[in-house]
Amino acid sequence: MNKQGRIKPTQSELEILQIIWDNGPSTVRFVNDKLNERKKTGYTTTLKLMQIMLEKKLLSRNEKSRIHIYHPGVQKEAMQNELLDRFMENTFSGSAHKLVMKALGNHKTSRTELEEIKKLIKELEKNNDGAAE
Amino acid sequence: MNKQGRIKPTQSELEILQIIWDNGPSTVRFVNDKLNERKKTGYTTTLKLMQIMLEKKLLSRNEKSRIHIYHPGVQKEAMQNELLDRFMENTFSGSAHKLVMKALGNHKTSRTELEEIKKLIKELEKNNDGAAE
DNA sequence: TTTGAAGTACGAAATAATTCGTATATATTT
DNA sequence: AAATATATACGAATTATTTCGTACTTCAAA
Repeated sequence: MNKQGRIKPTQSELEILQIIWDNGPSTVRFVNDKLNERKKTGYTTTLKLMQIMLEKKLLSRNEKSRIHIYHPGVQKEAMQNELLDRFMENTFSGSAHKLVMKALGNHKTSRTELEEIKKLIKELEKNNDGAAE
Repeated sequence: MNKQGRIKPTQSELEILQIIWDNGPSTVRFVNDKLNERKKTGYTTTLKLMQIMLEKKLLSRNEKSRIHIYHPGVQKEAMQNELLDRFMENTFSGSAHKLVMKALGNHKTSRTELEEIKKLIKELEKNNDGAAE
């Protein structure tokens, strides 16, 4: 029933997840160093956060060695989808359309990326023939 | 310098803003009733929240009558843009493209809406001729 | 084999956000 | 005019989140 979600990471927790998603299984030291590239954070602060995330199953860890290795406890894709849903609901009253219009309007998106989006739209139009108006 | 932003509404504050943006200037009573359509919330809780938002200039109010009328203190569009930026940064490492792909992929978007998006993309491609790849 | 550097555990302080009780004022109803 | 209903103000309790100090352990170097 828990699909894997329902646990919403806090802002700080999300930052840690990003680091582990993008760099693979990591030590507290590594995560803390990464964090410190952007903002001063004490080692034990990061440690504590990661321990809490462990309880929440946002992370898992390998304790074979004295130095623990933390793994993501949730899939990046799945979590992004959940967060996107929530954000879309909260901020754009659930309208993907409004969100997309703003996202594209306000930000430089490359040629290639626009092509990809067009391709996706074609797909949607195909698979979605007599759908909602 | 403050463009009008920099004040990030909390989750609860955003819910209140949505109600006032969408329904126009409102009383605490009205806002509280609206909130209660979705979740039980005490009257004084809503009141307090709105008073805090007043301090933060997220709302303004007309006190001519005993019953105060609260107005938005920030523009919906501007705030949505700010929140979108922040969200995109936090959750999609700043990539509008990834966000859009997911938003379109996961949600039913109507024909008409897709048309609008296509139109926007055409515009972007026009105005953006030799830009970033 | 001592010293110190690098880890983990964990309680608890500091902050932020939310919720609510109580006092008080003003209308409205009876 | 009393009683009742509806407002605002605001302190303070509660809950959530973040930060950090301290104790203890293990490994490595001197």
